[in-house]
Amino acid sequence: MQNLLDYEIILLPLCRYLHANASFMKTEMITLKKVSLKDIAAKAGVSTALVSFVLNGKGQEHRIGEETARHILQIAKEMNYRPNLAARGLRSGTTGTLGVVVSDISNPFFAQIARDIEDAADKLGRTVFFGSSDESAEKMKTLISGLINRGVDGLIVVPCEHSEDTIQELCKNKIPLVLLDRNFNDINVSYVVLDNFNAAYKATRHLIDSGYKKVGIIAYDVKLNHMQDRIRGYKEAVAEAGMAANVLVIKQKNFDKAFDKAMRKAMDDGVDALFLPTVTITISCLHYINDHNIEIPKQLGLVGFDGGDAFDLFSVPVSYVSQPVRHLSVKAVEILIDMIVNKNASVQGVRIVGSLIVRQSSLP
Amino acid sequence: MQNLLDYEIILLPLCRYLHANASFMKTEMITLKKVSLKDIAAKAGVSTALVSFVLNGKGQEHRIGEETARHILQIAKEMNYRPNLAARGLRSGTTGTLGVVVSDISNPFFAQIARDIEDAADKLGRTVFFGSSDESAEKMKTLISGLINRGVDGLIVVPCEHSEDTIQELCKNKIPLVLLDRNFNDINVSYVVLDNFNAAYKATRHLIDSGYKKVGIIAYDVKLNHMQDRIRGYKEAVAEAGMAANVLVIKQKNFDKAFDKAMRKAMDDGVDALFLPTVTITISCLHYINDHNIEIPKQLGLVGFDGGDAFDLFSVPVSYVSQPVRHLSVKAVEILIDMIVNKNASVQGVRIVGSLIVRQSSLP
DNA sequence: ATATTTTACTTAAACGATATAGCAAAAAAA
DNA sequence: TTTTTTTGCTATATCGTTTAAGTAAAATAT
Repeated sequence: MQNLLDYEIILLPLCRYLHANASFMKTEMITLKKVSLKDIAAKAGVSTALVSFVLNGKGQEHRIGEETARHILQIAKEMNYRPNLAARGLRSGTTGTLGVVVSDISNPFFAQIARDIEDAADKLGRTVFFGSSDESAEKMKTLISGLINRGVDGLIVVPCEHSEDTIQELCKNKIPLVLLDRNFNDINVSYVVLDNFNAAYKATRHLIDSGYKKVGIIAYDVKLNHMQDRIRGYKEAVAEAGMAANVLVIKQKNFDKAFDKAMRKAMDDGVDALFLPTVTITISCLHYINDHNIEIPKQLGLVGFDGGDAFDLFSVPVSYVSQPVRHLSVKAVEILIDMIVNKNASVQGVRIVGSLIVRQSSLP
Repeated sequence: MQNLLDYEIILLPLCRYLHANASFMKTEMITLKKVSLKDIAAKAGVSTALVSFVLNGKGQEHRIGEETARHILQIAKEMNYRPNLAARGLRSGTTGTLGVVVSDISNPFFAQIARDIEDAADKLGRTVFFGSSDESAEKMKTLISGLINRGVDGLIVVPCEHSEDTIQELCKNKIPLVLLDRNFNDINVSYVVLDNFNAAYKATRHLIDSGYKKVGIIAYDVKLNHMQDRIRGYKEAVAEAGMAANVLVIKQKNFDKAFDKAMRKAMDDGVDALFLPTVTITISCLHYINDHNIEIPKQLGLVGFDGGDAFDLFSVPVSYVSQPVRHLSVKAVEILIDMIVNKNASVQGVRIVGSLIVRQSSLP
């Protein structure tokens, strides 16, 4: 391992606390792995089966003596027993974990989703494995494969472009799966997405209603349907108003340059309002606006996506489409767990309506 | 489960693709759990031990015939074998997973840390379990306990206030552990933190050098040493300049109200520059500034923390202390894995120097 | 008094991998 | 030829659970 870093290592003195209060402990202990069912069984003078039953609350069901049950429970508590979940998973075939693959967990939008999924899963007694695919189908497949090897009970996936095969395969193998944020029309799989068409329509329509005469959109050049739906929604609105569409697409790689070019073109073409269908694009646009002293909302009207501190704190507060992130996440978890628990739950597609937050950036 | 959500459920038609191309498959398959060592052994006509050896690259070591090894390898590939990592973990006592507990993964700072840890761990062949503690010692303990039950090989923890006991206990139980972002001076445990004292000193000193006469700080009312060190650094700088310290502390709960009060007091007291030692505090401050039409940098000088789009896009670009997040994360992973691999690696404390990004907000 | 049922537990086989100890056959050494 | 060594593999215990199947003793029924 290289050390490219600018730091200083400080070796601490041998610990004066290490065995300080070894003999007493306040609350429940956290132990590495020691105590097993066998240990409890030994101490209680019963079989491991009994212990397992009692500890899983199947005492009644298996007609275990009340006295014995109490005894076992007490010993388990005393010894601070913690089940080895790997072993349980191995035996029972279900681990209580969910796998979540997003594009990039450092992206605030997905970070929020991750958090909401974490909470929702926790409420339903599951824990979550996260992974970032970086919009690479290959990486996504590797991640999913790893998650499955780790025995997750199901997956929530934000699919990237060209990942249809992987998704198909998961379906074919009956792995509980919910797509999030984006879905594939041709694959029969559960999904939870924003009503992107509607959101984009509303956003564009709002710009038009505000009096802008030439509304454009700067979108990613991807076939993923969330982006296509946003473009469709935009087109629908401009068409309805009898305007020409101004769709500027940019590739994700070499983003900065591509964005700059698109933006310049928009300005040259006399576009007087822009719908920006992702946070990243919106943020880039705000930078461009600052750098080129474009006047918002007079010279250029703006509706962005997803929101964030930067939107609120920009010199002119930015209007945006707000996704109900929490609802999307909760719904995805609910559907997934339903599929896991209820083996033959039906495939569900959920489309949640977003809201338009209107600020000054779109009110000339 | 309640459905408080605004959505419509769309039931998809039964899948026309479900068995579409069941007979051929392009790339490697993702299978739920089917193929085991035993299956391969059976097909190859050898024992499971052989298969295990070969697949783990211990062929030479165990003098396995080249021919046989090749054969096994090929069958494994054909059957698309994927090891059950739970089983391996159970048997070998090591799972190749790391547990990471941060305050809140939806916080951009920690989201970035999560991402960097994920990448670093991946490079070193491990995967990561994340959890958010919400700055609650109780929740942190529960999370850690769960992670240990899941068999993580080690932990990276952003400890919260009052979590000393839990950390002590982990040490006592020899669980590989690295604290991140914050550490406890009295506990002999590895840590990777920013040189907070230095960073705060630099930031404050910069404000003083810029000519501000009454520099204040708005900090959280927590005993955690990252915050205390930031306050100390601030105090050192003002003291050195012969100025009085203006430390305004706020509780984390009821944050908005508390912040407002602190901010008002600062302005009333004639503070002409502020050092804001976290992102959250900085963002709140920017909101306050907008709401109260405070002139930056003339009326009030500003140095924030951690950066972000909002800092760049604010009407006056905001100066800030930049943490080398990537380096912090990578270092934490390196140290942790070193502790895991090299059982008696020594405890290391690493303090990385941050840099001051100067913008207009601190140049009157 | 014997048969049946109920109660309260135990045995032991999995789950899928790893790893130690051991065994036969072939090759080399004596 | 016999002994030793090497080569190439197998058998099996084990990790910590769960769970089906079984059993022995006590209680109830006949």
